[in-house]
Amino acid sequence: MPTITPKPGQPVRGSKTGKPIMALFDLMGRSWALGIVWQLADGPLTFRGLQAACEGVSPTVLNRRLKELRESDLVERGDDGYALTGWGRELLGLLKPLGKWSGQWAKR
Amino acid sequence: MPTITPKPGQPVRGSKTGKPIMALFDLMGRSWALGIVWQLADGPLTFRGLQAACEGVSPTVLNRRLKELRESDLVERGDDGYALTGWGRELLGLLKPLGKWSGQWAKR
DNA sequence: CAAGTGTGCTACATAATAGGTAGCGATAAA
DNA sequence: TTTATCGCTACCTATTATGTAGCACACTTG
Repeated sequence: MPTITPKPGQPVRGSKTGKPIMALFDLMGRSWALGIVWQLADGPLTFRGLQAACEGVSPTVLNRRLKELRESDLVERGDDGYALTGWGRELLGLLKPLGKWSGQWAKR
Repeated sequence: MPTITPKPGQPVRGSKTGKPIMALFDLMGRSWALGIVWQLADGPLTFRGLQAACEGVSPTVLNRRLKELRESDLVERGDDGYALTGWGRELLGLLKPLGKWSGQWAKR
């Protein structure tokens, strides 16, 4: 199971250029990656708590995503479970406007 | 090939709640979806032009993504090829800060 | 007209990823 | 000792992505 975590500066699943934005898109363009970051907005969650928050995503996938997100320094594991790192919170800040916008878009 | 385009208000691949943000994350959390929107930033591209811009993504995938993005009113087809719609440009505007941020993140 | 070129795709086969279920080993409380 | 929760791992199946080939159409070019 060679699950590769996309890293800026080297080729990855979709991108051979290694451009940071492409590595980011590759990393976040996987099932539940965006959702996990989103669900951690209000503070740390345990593995099973996060699983519940993500509508019962399978532990297999959840664990894969968490591994990738940890290798990418977006998520870390603390005493209270999984939490966003500084980088993760920055990213979340950039994603938040999407929440509002998606509400408008949904009404189209 | 029952490829389902996630729509707000109804359950989709990852999300059973139908929350707009989850439908959006599902739609954009597929390979090359983010990249396609990104590459259309500077104007319309032909199918093959877009394929080249996305580092040779297979026509199979490109066509699936375009179909989904068109059904979601983010991309449309005009005389000059594929282009972002008004919604698409709005979304791109929200994504743009990620470009700058990813550069910083890459240096970590 | 014929031949070549570019375009938007579709078909098909294979590889990679996601999803679902069962359950293990550890920890802690009753 | 039982019971319960937690963080996972194993295993299998279903879905999605990737890669290559090539068709049908339109448009030049000679």
